[in-house]
Amino acid sequence: MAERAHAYHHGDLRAALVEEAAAMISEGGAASVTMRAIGGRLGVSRAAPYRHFPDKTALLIAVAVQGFERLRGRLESIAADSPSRLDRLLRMGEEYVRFALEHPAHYRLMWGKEAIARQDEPELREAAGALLQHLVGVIESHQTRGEIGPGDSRARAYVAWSAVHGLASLLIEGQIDPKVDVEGLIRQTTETLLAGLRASRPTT
Amino acid sequence: MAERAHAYHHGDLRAALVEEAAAMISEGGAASVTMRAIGGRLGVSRAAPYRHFPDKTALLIAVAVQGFERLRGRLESIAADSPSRLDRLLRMGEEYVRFALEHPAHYRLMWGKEAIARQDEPELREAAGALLQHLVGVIESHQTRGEIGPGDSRARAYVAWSAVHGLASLLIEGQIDPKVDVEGLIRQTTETLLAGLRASRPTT
DNA sequence: TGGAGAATGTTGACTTCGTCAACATACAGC
DNA sequence: GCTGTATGTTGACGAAGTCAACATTCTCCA
Repeated sequence: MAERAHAYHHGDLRAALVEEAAAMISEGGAASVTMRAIGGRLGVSRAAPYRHFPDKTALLIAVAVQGFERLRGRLESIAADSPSRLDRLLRMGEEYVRFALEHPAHYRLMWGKEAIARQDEPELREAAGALLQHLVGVIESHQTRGEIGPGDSRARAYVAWSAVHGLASLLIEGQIDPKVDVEGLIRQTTETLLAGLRASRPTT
Repeated sequence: MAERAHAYHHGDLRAALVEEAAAMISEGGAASVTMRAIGGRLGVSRAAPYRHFPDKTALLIAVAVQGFERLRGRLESIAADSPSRLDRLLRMGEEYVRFALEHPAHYRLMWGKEAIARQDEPELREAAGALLQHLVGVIESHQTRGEIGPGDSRARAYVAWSAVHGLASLLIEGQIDPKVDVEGLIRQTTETLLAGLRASRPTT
């Protein structure tokens, strides 16, 4: 039984807690996640999670970090699969929004300083930073090819991120009329963004 | 004393509750708003708010609605002040982000289904809808002048809203490197958006 | 190999908070 | 002035986060 690094009473309860919390968030929203309920689901007591996380916030942060990592994973595989042409930026944008639509409560938590309420968790900062870095890299590669105008690549990445995050947020918060063609709106958003980026103002 | 419609014990406690809640949110975040604390600040008991709001969520919704109304007010005066040229869209975008930066906790609450947790409050929907409608009107006026390509004006409004909301969200959640020139980033975002809108793809 | 000490989990209790019910009081209008 | 309603207060309850004391199980070395 030397397989798992820590196979004490439960067997990697820490990882199970993150998984279970993520599942509960998906099922019943962040409000349904209580330390007591999460323990109950895993067959441990209410205080057991405190052996692995200092408090509930720390657990939620771990869930949020996991979300950023999964999202980045999806974007990276899109970037790798797609031909290295400009349209992979469109695909990445669409995939980003799709992720948010598939996991609305989880995505919300990733951004929910409200629920998380902790000044600048380094782990979270890092996970989101890695996502941004990937985007910066893709943008730079297109700048090299001259498909996107030159200039501060990070600033352009922020602009792109704003567009897709904003749309994702509007969608999952129910601000978009349900009668609207969502797929079309996603495409229009990414295309508008790309058109703007190509215009390549040398501003800033 | 026939001035106020309801000047009973306190004198329009309802309005005072909304004001005080908004102030507390600005000062200490939404987490600092408790029914007990809010009552204490106003010199009433913890249960007094329940004579005016069925529960805490209803009070928070009122605060969020007030936020949307104030934001819309600011955008409308920009639209009115600015020359009816295309650049008023830029100014509106900048004003939008500025509002969020000035009242981060309040803005967060306006979007926080997490904190609000109530399926489709009609009041909130309506307040946000009025904001959108104003934006749609401005966009249509520019389409009439041919400054923005024709097509579904509401879809274009969603795209514009996504861009500014996304940037505001990134900024207030601390996802933007503090070393970045914020004003420049705001301008670049609105300009990129406008450039994209002018490209006027007849898509969708 | 057997026990010491750390890692992990449990139980009881405390505190804060939202909320309701029962009670108290002030206002409007007849 | 009296009645009823609008408004506000107090006491209490349950849910939830969290800590301390205790219990159990694992690791590892003498």
